[in-house]
Amino acid sequence: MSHHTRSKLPDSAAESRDPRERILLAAGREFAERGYEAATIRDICTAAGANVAAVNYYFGDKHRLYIESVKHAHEARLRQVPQPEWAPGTPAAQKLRDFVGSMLDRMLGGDQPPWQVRLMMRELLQPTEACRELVEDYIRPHFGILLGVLDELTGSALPESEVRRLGLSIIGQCFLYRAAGDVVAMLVPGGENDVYHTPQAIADHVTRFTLAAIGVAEPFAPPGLGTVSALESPR
Amino acid sequence: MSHHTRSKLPDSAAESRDPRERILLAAGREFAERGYEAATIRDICTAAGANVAAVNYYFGDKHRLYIESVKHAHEARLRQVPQPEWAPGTPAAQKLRDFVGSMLDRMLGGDQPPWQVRLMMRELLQPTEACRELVEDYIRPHFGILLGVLDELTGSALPESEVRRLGLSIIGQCFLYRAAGDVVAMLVPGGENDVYHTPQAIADHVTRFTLAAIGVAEPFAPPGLGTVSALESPR
DNA sequence: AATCGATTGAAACGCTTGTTTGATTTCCAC
DNA sequence: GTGGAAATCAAACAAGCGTTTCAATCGATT
Repeated sequence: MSHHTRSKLPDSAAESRDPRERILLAAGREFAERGYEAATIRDICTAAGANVAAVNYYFGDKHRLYIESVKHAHEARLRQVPQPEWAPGTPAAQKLRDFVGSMLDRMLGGDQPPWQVRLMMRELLQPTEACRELVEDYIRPHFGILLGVLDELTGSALPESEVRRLGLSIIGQCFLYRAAGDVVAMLVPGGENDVYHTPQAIADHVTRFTLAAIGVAEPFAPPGLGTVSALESPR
Repeated sequence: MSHHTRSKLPDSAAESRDPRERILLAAGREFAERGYEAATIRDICTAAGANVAAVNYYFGDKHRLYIESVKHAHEARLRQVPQPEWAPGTPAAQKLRDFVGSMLDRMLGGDQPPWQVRLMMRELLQPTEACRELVEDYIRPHFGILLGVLDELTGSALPESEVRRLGLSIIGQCFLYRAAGDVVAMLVPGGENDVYHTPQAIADHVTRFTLAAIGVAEPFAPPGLGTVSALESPR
């Protein structure tokens, strides 16, 4: 019997038997897609195969459901995307490329854009209570790793505030493609977006751009233009 | 009499006598602050000193009011922030610094963060119908100017697709501070944000970072680390 | 002053929302 | 089995939403 009752449950591979979990999942998807205000409890419960009263029974109200769903998505995401680890002796430039690549994979989602990222992105862009926790548990550790790589890359010659700005420059470059991807696609001629703006291609560009700025890779433009002090000369 | 009726109108200096204009303004502010779903017609009309029926009278429904308010904010913003123009002979590096500086001033808003930018940002992050127009009239021309500067800066040696990626790298760096400014502030130690992340300081950093990557300014790290080909050598 | 379209106003409409109710079913220890 | 708590359900609740109505008012033209 337990065999039979189990076999009818995996409707959609990820669905849980626990209704609380099912609601949390459906809520995450709905909040990610439509935003807090536009997502309705009825839609969420329909998607979760639960009664509308279940939300109040398990979570109290809509707002607490939202907070819980953000945490839940964030924990699930943490579980499936482990922190990058490198064998000792790995060149710093390689670490940077790995870091940027995995960040972009996580953001743009390899095959399909994961709704968890969309949900977290909403929190970053318009923080609520769940944001601080998200930053401390998820963003800051990753950011710390990036700063470590950059410090290594620059031979620890830069003050921390400057290393931090370098890190933000890197994140910003990647962030644009995730947060404003539709606009980016509008700005490039049709078709080129698919070729030049894949996660790998972007990662290559961002890494090369950063390494060149730091000075451990060749600059983009052929040298010899002699405009190093151009900023000072007013004409 | 006309004197008396006029004198009571300038409640808030920017308020117009035209109710259509007043509603457009209040709607923009409300939509920018709360988002489309959370903003209510009643609040908008109260703020505009108009009746709720006025929205339907002038705009038909909420959705068309939103579209119109986005366009209105965008046009107002275009009027007060003219395209940068340079005297012939201005060094390209100077143009870049000017461009980045004015973009950041526009985004982060000099004295106070303008609600128009917030409204446009919402459109970029989650495009609706108003977005295409916004991109064509506002974003693309500015982007074109940036590409021109970059092309000049690199001596026209790079293919257009690569120049475009350089441009996106610059925009991305600035974009982060506007779109995820709250999170950035959380990531830096208290107080440092006010010092290191002013529009001017960011503009200086982004410009220096970009010029270094292109190769017309000194790189960040002192040379001599000998890691130019670090990517290839696994040690 | 009278007229008529344009504009404004207060009130209500129908609908959807989040939330609650109270009865019903399920589950499990005894 | 049986009792009793836990969980589920259909139904209804009050409140808020966008929208509509229609009478009152304004303002320019005749």
